[in-house]
Amino acid sequence: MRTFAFFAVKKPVIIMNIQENIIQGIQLAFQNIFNHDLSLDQISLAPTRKEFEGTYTFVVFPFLKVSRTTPENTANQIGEYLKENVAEVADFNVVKGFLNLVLNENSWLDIFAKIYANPNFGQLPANGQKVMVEYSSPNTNKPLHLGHLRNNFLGYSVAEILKANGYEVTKANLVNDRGIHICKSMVAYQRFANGETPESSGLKGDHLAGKYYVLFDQEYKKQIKELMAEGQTEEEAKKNAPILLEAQEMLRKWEANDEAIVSLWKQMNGWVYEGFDASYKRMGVDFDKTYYESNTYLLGKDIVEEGLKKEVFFKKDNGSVWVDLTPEGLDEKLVLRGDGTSVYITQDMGTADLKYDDFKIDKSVYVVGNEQDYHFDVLFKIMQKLGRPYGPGLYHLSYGMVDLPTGKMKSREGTVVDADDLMQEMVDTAAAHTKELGKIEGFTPEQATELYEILGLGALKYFLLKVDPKKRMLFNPQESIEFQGNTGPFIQYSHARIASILRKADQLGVDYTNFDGKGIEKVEESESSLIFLLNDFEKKIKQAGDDYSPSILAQYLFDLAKEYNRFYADLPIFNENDPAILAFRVALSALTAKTIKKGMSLLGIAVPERM
RNA sequence: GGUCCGCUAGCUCAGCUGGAUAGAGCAACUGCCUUCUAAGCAGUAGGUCUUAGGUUCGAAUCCUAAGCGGAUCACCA
Repeated sequence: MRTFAFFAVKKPVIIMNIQENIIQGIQLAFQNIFNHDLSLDQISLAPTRKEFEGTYTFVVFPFLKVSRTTPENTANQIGEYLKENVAEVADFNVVKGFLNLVLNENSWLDIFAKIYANPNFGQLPANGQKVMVEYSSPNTNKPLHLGHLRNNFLGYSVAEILKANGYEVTKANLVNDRGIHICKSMVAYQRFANGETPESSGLKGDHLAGKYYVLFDQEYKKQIKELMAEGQTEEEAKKNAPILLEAQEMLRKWEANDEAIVSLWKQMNGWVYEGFDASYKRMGVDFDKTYYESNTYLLGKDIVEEGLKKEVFFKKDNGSVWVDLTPEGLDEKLVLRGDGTSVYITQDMGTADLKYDDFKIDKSVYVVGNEQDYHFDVLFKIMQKLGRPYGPGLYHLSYGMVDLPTGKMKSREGTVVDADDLMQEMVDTAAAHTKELGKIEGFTPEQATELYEILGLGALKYFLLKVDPKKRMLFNPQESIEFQGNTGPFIQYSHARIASILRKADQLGVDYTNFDGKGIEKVEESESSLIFLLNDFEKKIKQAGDDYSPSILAQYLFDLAKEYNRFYADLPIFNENDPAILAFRVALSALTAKTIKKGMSLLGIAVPERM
């Protein structure tokens, strides 16, 4: 249902779609030549492979039953028809069952001129739908690490991509600020810190909390060893370690609103938030709404009641409440403990309702690692069974782990790549690299610093976003992230190159802003290839939105930058004598720069004017 | 063991709603800075698309099975 509405709104804006014109032409060709009605969605065009002449290729094999003749005949007849009746088709050639269509020069110029004149290129019109993207969702007992970077960059980018697709987007952060893990940091702080503060230690607040989380684990392990030496089994020792009991006691006190504990909790969380804010700022991500689990952890119990009434849930003898998802191919799953307390999914059910009550969202995206696939599978099935209006719009954007060559990252054991460290390292590398290339002449120190920041973070974000989110990825800290090839800086460089051209064009007084496609006789191959790609931009935005996949855009932007660099090496601009062609090439450059800038902004990556 | 995910060049990845001779980047090698930024461009070399069956005019892509790797299957979050 939603898809249809979406199309209806979207159609008028597609400025001119030659692809659709050709497809309609093919439909007519089948009616006229073979006396057969095909629906439009049965017909599809593919880009022609580089080694053949043409732009679009129509594969006729599937239609031989209709045409009742050889592939060559079928293709030739359709080709003739299109050449006669479709304005954009200048010529065609047939290779076996492949009909390659050559577009005429004017259609290239028309496409270009229309995109060029569109101030909203890259922004699809509002579709009237609201979506929430929940991402980041940190624990407040330790600093952010590499895995969080992937999460944050993904979440931010998907939110921006959905905006470009016409959604009204709310970015949400669900902060896990309570629970036993927080108490662990707090216990260790009480024991070992001697009142240390971020100010006194010079540590960022989140790193300070993380330090005590690690200390807790060290002490815990030590106590387990001691208990085992006294004859306890490992299992017993893990349960009986005094420091763990202390943390559990602290959690009970916290839940009972013990003044001293709550005040320590507030103090430490405050430090952590200051630290997170700094990290988020550097990452360039933000949120419209923050939920705290300390406020939401009791939610969901009324939903359990509702579910029991609706017989979606059932009660076992000990009073615990379950949902039976075996008909859906899952298991029975606990939704409320026998003692009436919540589990993870209880509170997630409550939060789902809360989000809907707050924002009346049509869709809700959860950016959470794939180790929680099962949890979200269960959660969504429950909400759908309960008949929630937003049920069909729930989506788990499940991404793979970022692995290190040494294995899985564990905060407790300190085997993590810290987010702040990594960002700093990337910026330092960018600085060293830029200086080595001698590219900072004429930069003030402030401008240089800004550039390093743009390049370092651009490299990092692109590195994490260019890979399909659902795939796990390997990060080797020894091999530094590249600045050449399929990288953020490569695309940023292409933009800076064009910016330089535009500065020069302005200096020379070239009028390219009003270019309308007139006065050009011939469109070169590297120009039409570029126009072809530019014409694809909105299609890629749509696809990236439908698939929740920034990697589609990343790949596209790399292709676009590469195509531009080919054009740049191929054809002169300011040495071109014909002023119309000169203006055309500057305009083409300007549109490419605009597209790169817009596309990169959807990845959360800034783009420099000079580098 | 059940369920889910992945496996494409030495490495990192595209391609997966079936279409032509499977593409990029890195690393290696060869050219190109007295024309607009060489973080670039052009080229060489590198592949039994994990394996075995199947579906069909056609399979990296769809189906089945196996292998390898990972995740998950808590009255943890």
